[in-house]
Amino acid sequence: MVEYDPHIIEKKWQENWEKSKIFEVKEDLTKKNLKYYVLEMYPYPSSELHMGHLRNYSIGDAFARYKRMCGFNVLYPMGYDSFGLPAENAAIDHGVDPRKWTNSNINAIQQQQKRIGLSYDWTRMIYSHDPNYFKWDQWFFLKMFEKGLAYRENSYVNWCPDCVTVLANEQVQGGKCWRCNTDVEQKFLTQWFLKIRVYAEELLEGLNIVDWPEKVKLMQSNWIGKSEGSIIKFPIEGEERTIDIFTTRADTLFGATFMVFAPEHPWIREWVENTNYFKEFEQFYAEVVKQNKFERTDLDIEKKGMFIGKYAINPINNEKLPIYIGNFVIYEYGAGAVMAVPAHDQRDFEFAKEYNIPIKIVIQPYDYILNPEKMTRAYVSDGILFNSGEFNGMENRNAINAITEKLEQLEMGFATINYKLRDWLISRQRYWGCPIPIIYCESCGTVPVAYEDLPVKLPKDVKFTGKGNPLKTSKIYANVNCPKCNKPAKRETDTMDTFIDSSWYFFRYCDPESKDLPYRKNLVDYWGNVDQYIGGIEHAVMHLLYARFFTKVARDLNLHSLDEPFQRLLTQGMINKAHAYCPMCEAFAMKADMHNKECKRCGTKYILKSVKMSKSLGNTVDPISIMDNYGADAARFFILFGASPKSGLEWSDEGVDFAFKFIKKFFTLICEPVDKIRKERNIRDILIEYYLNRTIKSVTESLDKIAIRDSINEIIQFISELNKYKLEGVNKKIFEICKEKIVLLLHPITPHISEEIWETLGNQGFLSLAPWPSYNENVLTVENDYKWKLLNNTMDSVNNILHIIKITDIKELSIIVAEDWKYNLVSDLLELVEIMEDHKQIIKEVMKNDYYKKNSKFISQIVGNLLKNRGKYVRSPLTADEEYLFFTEIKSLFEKKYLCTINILYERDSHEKKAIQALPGRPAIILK
RNA sequence: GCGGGAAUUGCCAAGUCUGGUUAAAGGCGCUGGACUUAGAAUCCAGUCUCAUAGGAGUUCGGGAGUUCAAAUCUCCCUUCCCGCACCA
Repeated sequence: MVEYDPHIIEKKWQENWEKSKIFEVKEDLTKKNLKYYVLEMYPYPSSELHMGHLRNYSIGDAFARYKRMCGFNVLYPMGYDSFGLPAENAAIDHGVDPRKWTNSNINAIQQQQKRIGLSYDWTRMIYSHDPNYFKWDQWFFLKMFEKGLAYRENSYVNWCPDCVTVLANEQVQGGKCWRCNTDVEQKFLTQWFLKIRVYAEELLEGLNIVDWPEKVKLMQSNWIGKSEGSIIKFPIEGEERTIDIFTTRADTLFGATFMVFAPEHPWIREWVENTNYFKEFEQFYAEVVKQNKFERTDLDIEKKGMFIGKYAINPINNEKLPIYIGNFVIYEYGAGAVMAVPAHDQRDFEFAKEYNIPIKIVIQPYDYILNPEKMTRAYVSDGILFNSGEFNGMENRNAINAITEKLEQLEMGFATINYKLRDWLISRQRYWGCPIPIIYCESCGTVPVAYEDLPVKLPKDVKFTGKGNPLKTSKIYANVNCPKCNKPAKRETDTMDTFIDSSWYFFRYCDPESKDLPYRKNLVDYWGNVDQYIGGIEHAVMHLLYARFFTKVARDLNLHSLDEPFQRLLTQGMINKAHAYCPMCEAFAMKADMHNKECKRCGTKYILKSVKMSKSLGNTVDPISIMDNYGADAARFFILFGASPKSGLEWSDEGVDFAFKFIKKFFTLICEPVDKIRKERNIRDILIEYYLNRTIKSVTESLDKIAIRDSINEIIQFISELNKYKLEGVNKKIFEICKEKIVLLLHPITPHISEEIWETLGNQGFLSLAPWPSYNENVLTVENDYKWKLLNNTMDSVNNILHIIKITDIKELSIIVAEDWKYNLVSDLLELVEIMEDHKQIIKEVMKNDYYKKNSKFISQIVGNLLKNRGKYVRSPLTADEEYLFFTEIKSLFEKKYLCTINILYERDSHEKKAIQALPGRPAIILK
């Protein structure tokens, strides 16, 4: 007997696969509809594989293998998002070369990935810091610059003091840096932006054509933040210019009683200079800029403001509106100013109360009258217009359009659409990223690097001090000659956001060696778009939005014909593990305290609570050590069986144990010879064949939905049945078929052991390339299904009775099949119940049949039960004789199991009182 | 505040769309038994309550309803998780 040794088997097959290059794919333009692109999100090459990776790749690989077996030409590549801060921080902290550091990490992670047995086409491997790759980042940038999609602007931007660089809006989450969780500050800087806003509408529309989780679509749609409203022009008293503000509530225009500007608005300083307000303004301004944008917009923060002595004019009624500045108005949003309607907006209401500004009601509720003196909060619901001139009496919803139209006539406003989405800030003040290919010349201005001079490479003569952008320390990098006039000029020293790298990498995989263009159109049009994308939810609005934007820009550059990059998206869940938790402090124990029994602070006993695996808590499990102990197949099996891909996975050591045992058991089942082999084919063979086909069907259906856990569940149950079947003695041919099919079914989950068994079974060629099993619909009959259940139910019943009567030693088991007339009865009753509901009426009807009369008591009982629960009664597909025959066929199973004499009888041949209980599909059972 | 998701028998978790075959799959854990010197492994049985004949009772966060029939449909409530947040 061969022992299952995962290490030998796994190494063997990983080498065989590599040697035979079986996962390397070529586009096959004749099989356009049979291509399938499976992709996991571009990973950052940290040196150590963690559980999240293992999960991500196991899901992707299982699915890719499944699709390959189904006959698809599967593109399944891997590469590394290798630019980014960790390398640079390592350079700062330990003086290592970021390039070397990153390369060695890639090497390390790749070795670890290979141990999992992933079926990647490694010939397509790419990485971001490869000049042949980032050259095309720069190429894209220049194309966008030409089209006016890349521009440079001064503005307040998000600054992470820990990462020492600016961040895009998407990368600030709850006021903190998405990477390091540091509070983000505001800085006024000149930076490069990409005009993602141009595509706002299309980015929103495109969500309708992708198969993504609703949650992710919703998050993107909220982020894009489309709102329909109006631009209203408020003239400034004593000036020509107007302040053009956006509002969704044009219906409340008559209720505006003041305006609020952001303190940073440039007009404010003009207005207050040389006035009495100046001193107070300076003070206020200084205070406000100290707060960051997130503090300012925090709901709990006090709304502060001041009047600045200036007025705007309400264009609809020419009323004078005092202009205030307020900390809660953000300069970058809209016009940096708002019209304030205290009666119908809570924020404005509070501000007006604070500064004694009049409150004017312009919408009255349907069922009562508002009194401005007594209002304690703003009325924000719908109602009828009031105090609004010619619009009085109108429903406020309709008034939005009516008032906007009026403004259009007055040329003081128009309907418009506003998006919350901001342009993408891509400048980063860091070294380890893709250089922005721009040169600043005193006479020629902003000059793009020529295409033939790409790539602009990173210089090596830099110092990593941890202060300022290292690129500025290079003597050769920044000082260049202007490409236009050849005079000395300065190179842009910022690099690009690394999210640029991941915005088009999935196209590069289709043509990783492309020389003249980022990728060739026919190849991307063949492979694209990604059919199944798998990754974490954390990129719902960062990478996934940027990549969609790039896809549309590239399409408009005629690089491909695709509108959306990722057709189907799976966001995998987190991996959690129980960890010490203090219910009093509502906090998890830190790494150092995790082995204590009680909370250090309050002395409360720790309880165990599930939490995301993290290094800081110290509840991580190293996937490599799991693979060392149990092998990659067991690790994969556990991680795929532990939870459905999209839900959180609770790590448990017992779970891995189970996976390992299961695989060993499976190995034994297939490889150990059978004791008893039959030539003839009996009912047991028919049933196992039925169950096999049922299993193939449901596993296939589950895998199509990437319900991998469900498919494994089905496999486990089948293998348990197959084990029983093997012990009972098998029909050789049927057993061979079962073994072959189950190995095929298990292959996407545990590829190594299944390849090994496939070979042991004497098959030629790789299981990895074998066709997915089909199932025989003809075997999946109602009759077989019924028999399968009848067998199992009967055995359950016997067990049940045994359990109750507590007899350990039975001598005789009688299975008594119901009389023929009972089969007719159930079928008659089921018909009757359709047309009448009354117990008496039904009995009366049934008793018309003389034969039934003899058994009136029994029938009355049955009718009662049946009326109580119709669904429990089904018309049997078998006749009494067929059922009798079935039991005689499976008689030996009962003999083996209960080791006693088995009698199969018809009801009429039994003298037992209980025989009357026999029903179709539910024989009477008597134990002695 | 707005929006989304969830709550199932010790734990994890199916089932909910399409009501009935559901006291509710499967796994873990636990209990008993077989095997064994013992343990491990393996196998069998049990695991809501009661029950010496397959029964009965009470269950799927709580409450109300629809139905012959509800974990599943409708309404209300509670709790938890997540996203956005003075969005003009």
